Amino acid sequence: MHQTTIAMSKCDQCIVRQLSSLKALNKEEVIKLANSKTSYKIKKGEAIFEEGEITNGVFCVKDGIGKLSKLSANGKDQIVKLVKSGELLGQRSMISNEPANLTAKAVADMEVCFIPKSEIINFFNSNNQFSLNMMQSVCEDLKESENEKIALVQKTVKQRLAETLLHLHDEFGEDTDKTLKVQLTREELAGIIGTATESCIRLLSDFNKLGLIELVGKKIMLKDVRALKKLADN
Amino acid sequence: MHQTTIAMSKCDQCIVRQLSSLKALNKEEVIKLANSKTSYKIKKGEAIFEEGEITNGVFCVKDGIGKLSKLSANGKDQIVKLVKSGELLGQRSMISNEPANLTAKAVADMEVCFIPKSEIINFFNSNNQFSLNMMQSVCEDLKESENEKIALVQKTVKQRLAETLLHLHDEFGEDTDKTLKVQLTREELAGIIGTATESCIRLLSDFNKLGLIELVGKKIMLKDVRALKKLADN
DNA sequence: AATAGAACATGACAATTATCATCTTAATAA
DNA sequence: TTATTAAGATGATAATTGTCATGTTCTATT
Repeated sequence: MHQTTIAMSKCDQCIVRQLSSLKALNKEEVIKLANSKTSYKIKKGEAIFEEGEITNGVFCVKDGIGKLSKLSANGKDQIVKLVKSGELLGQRSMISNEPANLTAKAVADMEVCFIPKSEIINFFNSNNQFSLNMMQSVCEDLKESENEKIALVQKTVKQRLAETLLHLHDEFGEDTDKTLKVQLTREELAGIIGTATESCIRLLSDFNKLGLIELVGKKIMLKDVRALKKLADN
Repeated sequence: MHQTTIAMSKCDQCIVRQLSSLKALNKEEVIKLANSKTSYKIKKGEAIFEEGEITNGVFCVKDGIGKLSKLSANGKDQIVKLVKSGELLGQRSMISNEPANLTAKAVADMEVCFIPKSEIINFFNSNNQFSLNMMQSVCEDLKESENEKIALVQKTVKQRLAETLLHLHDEFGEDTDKTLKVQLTREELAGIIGTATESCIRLLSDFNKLGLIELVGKKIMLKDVRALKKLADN
């Protein structure tokens, strides 16, 4: 009994509960959630689930940053989406009743909770707002994916890099030293914009020389946001 | 009363009702649907809705073929998705409560029905299976979009053309003369695979010389499906 | 501190793809 | 039917991007 109360209060105050579809859950449902969830810690580089795996539930990202990606035949890892604290992972596969289409790995140490599918289905059936929230979340992903698809074709690698840097800045913010908070390797960054690692490095180097960014070791500081925006949009 | 019966039977037997999320509707709901829908005919080249428009409902594609696309700054039209008879259009914008992100135009003469948002919301609230169906349909779109995004980066234009031809063949079938049923201009085909029209034409010409396809006027006949598959996957 | 391995960086070059120009053929309107 | 325009086709060329090779700088581990 005491246990339940603690678990509930934990889920109740959790950032995922505040930001994701789960915000529609009522107190009673949150208690059920707290009792059925499992927590995990995932270290940088480790996988949460791999392409083809049957996940049978969703993962809540409590802390850290993850990437959803797909390995190509030539060994390159195309990153489809980054997820941060407050977001859900694996919704699509669960809803479609399919094995995961993408691999989820930690880009920075993560804390996640697993909610079994049966629980989610119960929420679907009993809570209309929850269904609607989740539907909207998938719709949001769809819109983003479509727009990125278009950008991938209509913009040059240079434009996409500028765009991605701005996006990372917007979404994840900056450290105290003004550099981007998400620390991706050049290879990962290349995997987001869809280019060769060397091309990515070269362009970063160009941006640096042009004063658009500053390279502080492996970290990246945006120096001229306005110019980056202009470059991305042009 | 007689009117209602006719309308109902029309919606009841409609292909959209059989293939889309609407299949979850019961008789009573189909009657309501039939009373609230409006039918349109759209000629090849005309728009159903344009990017930025508030649609306030979904369109059912009864007949014909449509394209969802976005115009780029340099005047090129990137095609995101083709829709055919039996599918719904504009679900995402409606669910997200946003203006259309893409423009929908007829590639071949179309017949569509418009279902107002209020009606869909009613179905959402009263029919759980309908919600689930629609969610799965959006999920399906998301998966496809993500996979296409990956293909766009990881495959060459040649591979993407082969893949797209096979896809068009699978999805739309062939005419009596064995050519592809969807008749797209070279420009539209280029807009799907995300390349310049000239590049698309050149590759079609190459495929023709290699015996992979045959160009019958403006129409395309697949001659060596196996080789096309190999090319697309390689 | 020494060493190994990963990540980063850059040059040289090749391959892919876009752009511009021109021409032919097909479709459409006067 | 003829004129006009759109669609298709192809060459020449330039720009973009990828690949391979090589070197440097980090980082972690012993």
